[in-house]
Formats: sequence, C-alpha cells, structure tokens
Amino acid sequence: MTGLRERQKADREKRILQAAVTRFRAEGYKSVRIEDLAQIAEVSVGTVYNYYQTKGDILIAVVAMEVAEVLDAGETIVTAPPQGAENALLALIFQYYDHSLEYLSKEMWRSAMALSIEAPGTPNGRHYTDLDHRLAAQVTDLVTALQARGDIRPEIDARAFGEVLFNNLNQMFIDFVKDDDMTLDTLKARVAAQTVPLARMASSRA
Amino acid sequence: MTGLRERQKADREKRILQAAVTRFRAEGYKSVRIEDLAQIAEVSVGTVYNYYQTKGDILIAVVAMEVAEVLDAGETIVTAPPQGAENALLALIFQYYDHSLEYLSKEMWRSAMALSIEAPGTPNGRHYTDLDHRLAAQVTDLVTALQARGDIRPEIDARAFGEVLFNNLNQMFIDFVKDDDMTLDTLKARVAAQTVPLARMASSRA
DNA sequence: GAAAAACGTTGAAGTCATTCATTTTTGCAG
DNA sequence: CTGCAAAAATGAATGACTTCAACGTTTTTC
Repeated sequence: MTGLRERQKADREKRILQAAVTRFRAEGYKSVRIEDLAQIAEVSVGTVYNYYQTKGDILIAVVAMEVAEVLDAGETIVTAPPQGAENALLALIFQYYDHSLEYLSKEMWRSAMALSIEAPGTPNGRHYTDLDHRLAAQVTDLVTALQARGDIRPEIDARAFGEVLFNNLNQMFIDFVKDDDMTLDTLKARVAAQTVPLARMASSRA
Repeated sequence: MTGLRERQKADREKRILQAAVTRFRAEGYKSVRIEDLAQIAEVSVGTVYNYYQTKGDILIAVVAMEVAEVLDAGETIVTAPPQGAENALLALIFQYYDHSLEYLSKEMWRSAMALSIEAPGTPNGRHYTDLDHRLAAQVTDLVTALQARGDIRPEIDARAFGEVLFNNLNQMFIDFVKDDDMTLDTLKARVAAQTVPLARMASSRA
C-alpha cells in the first residue's frame, strides 16, 4: 500500500527533520541556513518549504517532540504524586526543567519562544502555544489531584492556583534560557523559593 | 553651545523616532521597512543605522518611553496604596494594563517581547529585560509597603511573593497580546481571579 | 505499454535587514 | 575666504528567508 511516492515523501521529511535536530543543536537555530539543511537532507531549498511552511516550523517540530516527552513524564507524577503539596509540585516542576535541555539548547528555546510570541496566528505559533496550554493544564491537574487527596485545601480554586504556578515556572524558565550562564540548579533553587511558600499557604495543615 | 551639527543630529534622531511611533502603530512593526522610516524622516537608510543599531532598537526605544510612563504611574500607587492587599495589588496591576496600549499596539508588544527573548545579549534585548526587572521590582516594593503597613503578613517573603505576582501578570499580559481578540477587561478579570486568592492568603486577617 | 494527469522538485528571483566604501557636510585654523 | 580634517550621510552590495513558474517523476487510465 505504501507507494514509492509516499515512501520517498516520508523519507525526505525525516531527513530534513533529522538534519534540523542535529544542526540546530550544534550550530544554533539562527546560524543554520535552510540551504544547509537542504544540502544535508539531499533535497533542494524549495523542497524544504514543501514540508515545512517556514524555518520556524522546523524548529517547532523539534520542540514539539521534546515537549511531548515532558508531558509524558509529567503524567507519571500526576498519576502518583509524592506525599505533600510541596513535594509533589516541586517534583513536577523539576522534572520539566530536567527534561528541558535534553534535545534543545537554550538558544533553540529562545527562538521557539520568540516565534510563538511574534507570530501567534501561524500554525507553528499556535502549535507552541497549545503545548504551553497542555503543560499548564497538567499543573492544574496535579493541583486537583492533590486537592482530591486532601493535600491542598478544598476551597482553593485549582484552576487559578495551577495557572499561577505554571505562569511562574514558565516565566522563570524564560529567564533561565535568556541567561546562558544560569545553571539548572540556580533555576530550581529560585523557583523552589517561590513555590514552596505558595504550596505551604495552600496546604491543608498550615 | 549647540552647534549646527549637534542640532541636526538631534533633529534627525527625533524625526526617525517620530516616524517609527506613527508607522509602527499604523502598519505594524513587521510591515514597516527601514526604507519607509528613512523616507519619512528624510534621511538615507544608512543614516537610520547611524542612530539605531538595528530595527529592533528603534522599537525598544518606543517601548522604553511607554514603560517609563507606566513605572511613573506605578510609583504613585506604591507611595500611597489603596486600603487592603487585594485592592492595592489590583490597582497597580490594572494601571499597568490600562497604560499598556496607549502608544503601543499588541503587535508592537509581541515584536518587542520576541526580540528580548531571542536576543537577550544585545543592547536592545538587555534594555527590555531591564525594564521588566524594574516593573517586577515595583511590584515587590508594593508588597513590602503593604507588609510594612500591616496589610500583608510579616513572615511572607516579599521578594518571592512579588516575583510570583509579577511573573503571573507578565505571562498573562503575554497571553493577552498574543490574542488580538482578547479585551483588556477579559485580561483584568482573569488576572483578578488569580491574584485575589493569593492576596487573601497573604493578607494579615484571613 | 503509452499517454495523460497528478504530484513533487527545483533553483533562480524577490524582499528586506544590515554593512561599508565612498562622498558630502560641517567645523575650524591660518 | 580657503583648505583641511573630522564627522556623518549615502545607497549599492550582501546575505538570508521565502515564493513561484518551469520541469521531472510517479501513478492512473485506456
């Protein structure tokens, strides 16, 4: 059933994406030219644009793979969160952070974030924003789970609280990727300093 | 003391900036070409680059004017905050938001934000980040003032709490400018829903 | 199996930010 | 007023993304 044409198509797309993953990390998203990717993937420049609408699209495709893994790993924690609001929330957040640089460099994150803000209406912009929303939803899910279990006070608005937590961890991550010198440990320490008091305030037994 | 050369220089810079303010709002930052600005300001393309390092520089100059006003207006609130943590915090936040679209369009905000994330090391990127930090500091200042006055519990870490509040209002503002259809009222309602519970939790009398 | 249709590929051309060698203007000394 | 040095303006050239009309290849039809 897989005609030659179809196979070749899948092949080309894979080669282009593979080239992007490798080169973007090694040389930086900005420095890599479409022509470079085309050459490595053994297609023409025009063909790259048949598979991806813009250069940014290629980056978002790479980011999406990473975030999918992060969401997956997060699901494990949401399903069986560690004891106590504080531990559970930090576990999820730290897992996000630990995963974040596995396939992407800080420069790639910066470019992807800039893209999603600059062009929110484009497919890639919307895609990235959607991934963001899913992460936010996961944090809210965890809050809800903790509430159901009695670790967080029932009168707290899980949605609002989850959003605040996510917005904070996200913004802190932006600060992190903006500063090439900041380490993951520094990021974690700062976010912990912000999150722990909130978690305590929201905890059932103050 | 103002030689001809100096006067002409100031004149040209003003003309370029004025052209930018007008055109960026009317046509969007992206759509306006340097050549357009040069034409309106009656200088050459090269000259524009004598006054501003990049196109982004020009945008940041415009943003800086706006944020300067916002900070100024904010100072008034920090100096004499309304009664109660909740009222005071929302007053500051809403003032930020109400000011935000006075000179800048959503598209301009998006471009400026994208710029600061994408190129954090450049002068304009640093400039924008600096403005952000000053806004965050102002929120923290307000928290401190409220604490000193007894509206917020003394054991709360003003720095951490202020940062969380700012990160949240900032991220929500990003969501706002990313969505051309979202109104200021919707933004305010959402942020209020997130901020009020936090303010209550932090308030001296629960 | 050949012709036609459908689908993809190609790379040259277009656009725009940015650079830089050259030219022009200004300030100043004699 | 003239000539010169410093400062600034100029716009053609460069480099990168993106588009598109022409060409090739696969699939379908008869």
